[in-house]
Amino acid sequence: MGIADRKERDKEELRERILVAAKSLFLEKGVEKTSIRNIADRIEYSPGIIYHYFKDKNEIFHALHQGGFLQLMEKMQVLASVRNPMERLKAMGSIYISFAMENPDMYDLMFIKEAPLDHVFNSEHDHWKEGGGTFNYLRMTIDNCMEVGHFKGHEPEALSYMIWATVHGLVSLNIRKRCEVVLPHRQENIVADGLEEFYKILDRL
Amino acid sequence: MGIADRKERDKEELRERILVAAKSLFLEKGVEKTSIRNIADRIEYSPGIIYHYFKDKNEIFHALHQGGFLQLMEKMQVLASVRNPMERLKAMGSIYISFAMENPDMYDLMFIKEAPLDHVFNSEHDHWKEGGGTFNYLRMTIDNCMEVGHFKGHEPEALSYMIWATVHGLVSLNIRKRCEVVLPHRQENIVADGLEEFYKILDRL
DNA sequence: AAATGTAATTGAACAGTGTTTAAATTTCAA
DNA sequence: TTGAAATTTAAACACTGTTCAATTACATTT
Repeated sequence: MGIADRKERDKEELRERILVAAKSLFLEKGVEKTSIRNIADRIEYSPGIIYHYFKDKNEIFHALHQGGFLQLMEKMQVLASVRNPMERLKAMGSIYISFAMENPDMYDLMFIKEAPLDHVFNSEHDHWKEGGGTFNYLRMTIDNCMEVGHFKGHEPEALSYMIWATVHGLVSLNIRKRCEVVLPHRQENIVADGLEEFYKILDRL
Repeated sequence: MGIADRKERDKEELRERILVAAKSLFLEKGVEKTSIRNIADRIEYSPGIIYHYFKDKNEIFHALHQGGFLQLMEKMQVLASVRNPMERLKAMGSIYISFAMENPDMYDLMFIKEAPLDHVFNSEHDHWKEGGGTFNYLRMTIDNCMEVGHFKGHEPEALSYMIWATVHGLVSLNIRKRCEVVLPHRQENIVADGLEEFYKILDRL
């Protein structure tokens, strides 16, 4: 059955080539401004071929979207070695933010863009599996913090959401260029500075 | 000069009609999916006419964008009557969030969408005038809070950004449907609940 | 009232888009 | 070598933002 196998691999390889081309184009010029023809040009095939590998443009987006979460989860691995739960929580915030700042377009795809997410969520009623994993890890870390006496009087689910919202807010305002309202000489480091203010607060809870 | 005046008014009226049509279409189906032809259809003119009133589609977006900030600033007026700066800060957060939840598409246009913002910022080098106003008011409120002894050890500019990021994060994750990761029965009120957790924290600072 | 000049408006055209589909080509087992 | 199956293509469809020459409408002047 070696031949069937090779054909399988060839098919898989072309699918991969489409994804690589789509990713670089999406990150280069944005999802909306990347056309199917652009992608086809880059892999030197005709536009039609793409529809044999993906239902539509959204499905390409979705595939890349999933890849982004794998990347983020991988970065999060180091957290296992941080014993103190409060330190772990802060390290998690730093990893989240550095991922976002190092891969702003991918972050955009994962957490800000709206375009094809009906597809992501509604399909398979699996409640946005990729995002759920990281959120649950945050939630567990908050639980651990509470077990050792932090966050007294707080409600863990809503608190987790609030903390996520804070780090997301810090990076997403920056990515979408709403930082121009802060003093010009503070703009360059405003995300890190804002995170530091947040840590000052966490240290008191 | 009555005739020239009337023509002036007519011109202004058609401009307004374009904006009204564009706004309802943008909020109905999104900016990207609204075409110039859609707008022209709704006002019963030919597509070309729109380019006599606006340079391009971005300029229409920009005009609506400005309108949104007027709306928000108007809602903020009541804050003048809140004497206690810490209460004023919290009231500001509540107004911000209720504005966002009541006008999610307008909020999207103002703070989340990226599309035509190069235009908004780069033109006139005026540092995003509309957004700057509300941020400065937040910044002033933080200063007032510090004057009466709150936020000791904090840096006001970065703290203001962090607080804005938190409320923005709360609403923008919700608007872009990233809330499906929280427990299903908590989803409906997660923005309000998250805000409450934030207030619990502010009360201790 | 008729002619003129100007501003408003149109509709066709251009170059692009996502997607579908019939046809052509290639591949490969029998 | 043949014939069927899989792969790939090119053309078409209906859309997009934008431009622009031509037309229409109309206030002003003669």
